[in-house]
Amino acid sequence: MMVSEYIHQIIALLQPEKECVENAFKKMELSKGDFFIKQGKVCDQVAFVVSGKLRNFYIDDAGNEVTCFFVTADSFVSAFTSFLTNTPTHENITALEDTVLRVISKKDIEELSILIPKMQIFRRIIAENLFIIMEKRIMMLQSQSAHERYEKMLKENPEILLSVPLQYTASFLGITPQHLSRLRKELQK
Amino acid sequence: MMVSEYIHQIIALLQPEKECVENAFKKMELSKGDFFIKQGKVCDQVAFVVSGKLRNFYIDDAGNEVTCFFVTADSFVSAFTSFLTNTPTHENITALEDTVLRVISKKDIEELSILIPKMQIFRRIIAENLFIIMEKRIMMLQSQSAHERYEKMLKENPEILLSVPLQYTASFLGITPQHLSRLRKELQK
DNA sequence: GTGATTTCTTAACATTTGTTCAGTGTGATG
DNA sequence: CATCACACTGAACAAATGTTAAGAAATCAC
Repeated sequence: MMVSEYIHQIIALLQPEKECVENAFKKMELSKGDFFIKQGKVCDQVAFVVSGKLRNFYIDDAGNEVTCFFVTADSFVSAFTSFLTNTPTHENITALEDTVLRVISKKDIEELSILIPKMQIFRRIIAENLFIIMEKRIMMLQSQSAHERYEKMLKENPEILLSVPLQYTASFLGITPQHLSRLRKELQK
Repeated sequence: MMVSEYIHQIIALLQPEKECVENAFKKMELSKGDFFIKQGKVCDQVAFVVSGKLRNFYIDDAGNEVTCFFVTADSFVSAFTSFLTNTPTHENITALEDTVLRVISKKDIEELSILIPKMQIFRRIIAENLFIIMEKRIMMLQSQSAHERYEKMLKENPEILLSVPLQYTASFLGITPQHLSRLRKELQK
């Protein structure tokens, strides 16, 4: 989907506004394995995923990769906390497959928001939607067992489960790959 | 703090705008144990906590209360997901002590946002800040042990730990009261 | 103040999850 | 083809956490 189309679905845009938006987002192509952002940098851009798939992960105190999110087409991706606070990020965002992005810098978002004031509403809605996703995830991690979390993911995001290495899914669920392997076997019965 | 003051700290308000904001938020007083919202209802208001303390919890599949958040003075409280999606909430929000709120309805927020367009920016920033808090919490739940989570809370929110019943803290950390009691004893050594 | 109720602690035991390590399969590369 | 690296599985054991039940401590209602 085009980024202006996506925004238009949320806040109606006039044709010249659509063009203005399309010009503000620059095309970026990532090959499988390429990084959108690496830990230690300040993330000053946000991207709309046109096609492909990415993974957001960080390295915990024990040195393990912990997957925070998978990001698929028609959604926004960024190290948002770094982006919003201008502090170096702990997150890495990498392409799980060849991926096409439309990228906009913080500066350009601000300029676009002056040109098109209702972009403020759009930005608010995006932030609110991210919040809703986060809250769901917290409830899952806080009150469900690993087994329940896996079954829920199997039901709600089978396409991710099937397309990414098991170890990524494991850390996303907050468990070790060995334990996920065990849960899978139990579930086969 | 007055709610207009709080907002003013984030987006500068003119004196008449401050008054406009103060009028839009209605005073509400809760006694200890009173509910701001109960599960099953659609939450159509947001409150600024002037003084007091609240707890946000839901009942999980096993029938246990699970504490999602503690909310203290000078922050906003609501069943945000319900508020944003107009769906019945699973959350309960209750006063842990006598509490003074300034409450605004969804309708009034929209009207206020038309009168004072920069309220859109404020609303976005609030949503973004909630997102940042959520993300931190996810990382904690996903990659740290109960012991580490407790120590972190002890360091960062001792005032909450000391003022709420242990069982609330336990479910907030994602563990049983018995296990928290055990962790505490270990830490005393 | 007294009894009743709730909250907290403790301990034994059960379950879940992590750790270590060995093995198996698979795909890439020379 | 041989080999290497990597992802996944499996099993034995260890550590973390849950469950149950009982008693101690704190709080509440009268």
